[in-house]
Amino acid sequence: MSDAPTTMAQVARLAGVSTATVSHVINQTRKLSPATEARVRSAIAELAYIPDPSARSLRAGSSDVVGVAMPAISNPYLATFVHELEEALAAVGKSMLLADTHDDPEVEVKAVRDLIARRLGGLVLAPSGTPDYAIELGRRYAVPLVMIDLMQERDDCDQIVVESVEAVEKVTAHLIDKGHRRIGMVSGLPGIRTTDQRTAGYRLAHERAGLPLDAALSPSGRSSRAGGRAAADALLDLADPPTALVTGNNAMTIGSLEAIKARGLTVPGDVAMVCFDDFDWAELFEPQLTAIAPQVTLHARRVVEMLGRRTEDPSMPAQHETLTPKIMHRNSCGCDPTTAVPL
Amino acid sequence: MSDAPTTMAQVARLAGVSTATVSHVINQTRKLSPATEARVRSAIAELAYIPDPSARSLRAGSSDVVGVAMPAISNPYLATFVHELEEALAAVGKSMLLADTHDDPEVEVKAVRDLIARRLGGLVLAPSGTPDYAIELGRRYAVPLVMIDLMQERDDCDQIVVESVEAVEKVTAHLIDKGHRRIGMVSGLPGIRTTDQRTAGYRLAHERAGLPLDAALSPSGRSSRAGGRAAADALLDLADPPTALVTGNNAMTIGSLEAIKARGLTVPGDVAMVCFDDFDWAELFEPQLTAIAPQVTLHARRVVEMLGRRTEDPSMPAQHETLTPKIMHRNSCGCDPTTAVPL
DNA sequence: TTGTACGCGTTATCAA
DNA sequence: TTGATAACGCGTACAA
Repeated sequence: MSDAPTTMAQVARLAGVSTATVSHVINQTRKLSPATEARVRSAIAELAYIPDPSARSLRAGSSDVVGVAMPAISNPYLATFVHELEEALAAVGKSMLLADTHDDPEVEVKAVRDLIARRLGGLVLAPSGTPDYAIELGRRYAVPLVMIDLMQERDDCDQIVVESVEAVEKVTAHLIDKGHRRIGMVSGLPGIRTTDQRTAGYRLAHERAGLPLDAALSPSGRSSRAGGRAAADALLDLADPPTALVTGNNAMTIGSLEAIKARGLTVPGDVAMVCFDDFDWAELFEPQLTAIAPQVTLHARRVVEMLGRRTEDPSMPAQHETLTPKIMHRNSCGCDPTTAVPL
Repeated sequence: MSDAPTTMAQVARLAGVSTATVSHVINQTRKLSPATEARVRSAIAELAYIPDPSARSLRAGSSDVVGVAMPAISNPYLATFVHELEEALAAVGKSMLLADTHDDPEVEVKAVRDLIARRLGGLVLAPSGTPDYAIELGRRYAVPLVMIDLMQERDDCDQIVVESVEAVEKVTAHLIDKGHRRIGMVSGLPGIRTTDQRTAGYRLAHERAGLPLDAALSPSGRSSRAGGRAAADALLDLADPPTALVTGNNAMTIGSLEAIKARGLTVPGDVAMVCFDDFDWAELFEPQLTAIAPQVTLHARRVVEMLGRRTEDPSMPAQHETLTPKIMHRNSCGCDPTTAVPL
């Protein structure tokens, strides 16, 4: 019962051919007489032979596994993204090695080193801080690298990002239009790219409207539910609390709602809300969140395509793609979605 | 710049020792003079050497990567589980190779074959159908295997499952107690273990209450949002539609709500609801879903522990563990959570 | 049309 | 205290 795994040599022996022939049958890399090919195939079937990917990738210096390093899989948006990525990768015969960087640059470095050392067939990274080390390692190990959510003008890495500044500016301006003068921003730790982009949009809206910026109105914390809860708590405890909130990501949106609920306040009655990252169930529950919705499926597909192109031509110039998110105008901002205009 | 990856041989050369010595330094598997050890370490640092996992696992016949095959990562509950699993694995220095079986036994077979062929350090499987093939392959390749959501009396594989029959019975009985006589069950395709368990609980409650079972009241479909939508549509289109719904999983809950909303009906006013799988934001939105909540974090930890034990002692008898889910009594069943008793 | 034989980077066995 | 060297399973250049 407890046979060791079948090897190519065993298949070869059973089929009465050399291992080279077996290899060629498997990879369709040489014309063979139908007779031998048939013999080999039946031997493969009989022994339930499966090639050893370790040996393969040792030999080849790369593999069909794509590494994915994300700041937080628990974040519903990223979970969806990961799912879509898995699907898109599976469609081209690739597998996914998943690592969570916990939104921590140090953990990220470790994870990326680990992933790249595996001489993977690619790496998808949502970098927290400066990803120079990743770019260098990727080059060194010849691992195609695609950054998401980076949004930086650098010509030495492929990026596919979601436009954030304008989007956040737009929803913030909407709140201002509706008469809000003290708007809070619940966002992640500064220094992390996505956070900085979103905060920039928030500030931009204020500048354009000639509204003063109150530092107390944009506390920051970890991009987690707890972080969002804490930041929103701080905002609501202000002597002059905000009448509206902009949240920087999915997890923090939930945390903020928690803080609001805990005070017995309602949305949008007491506090209006607008958030980055959509929930796919958003229209089924009250309040229905007005949200900036990145196009996840598209994003994932583009990443896989990019990885493919980069793999084919490692020397092509770095590619940058920007995806424009949709804005889902619902009722948490205080509008009636049935009559409201698109933002 | 574009140096090839550093190999152990290069480190050995720079340090003026043999590869054997380098290997021993890395694995702490032999006492060496402090002097040589220091030389080796500095060579490793200077060349930024990282051992090649492919070579290692080729040599060792196993690796520190654990495969995870799930029916649908998009399912919020499983996404959380995957996340917790990643965390628990990372804590013991293991990585996660993720595959989505799309709730399809055929895809599952392919995925599991692929995963096991990699001579992984373990495999966590949520099987759709009969997992005999997986058990046999796992044994053959000496890959420790842990099944989740299987719930079957078989002594040839480790399982950690969430009790489902009693839990579903309980929430269904609650609906009956509240006066509902036509209760619909939205569940996955028959033949899939989790589905069958949950349907059994639904039936059991009816039997115990002496209520007749109407086959039209338990349509089934894919365990997806669309599947839930379709099944709920069918139920609500009935001449004598149900006044309450039990949903079999996370995704189908969302689909069912979609169907309800589309008809302008409300929960729990027009249709009461009770569902399997909790949402971590459930208390923040209306309706607040009364839900059966598996203890995800605990589940994930137990799986990793089990994997560890099995790895240490491959010959120990198969282990079975059953986790009891919590029932979160909220308002979608028609109760007032502030005064309601625990179920 | 097919086979031989080497090497990918490690680790473990043996020897020094 | 350390080194040579033979595997691990596969793909491919070279030969036949």
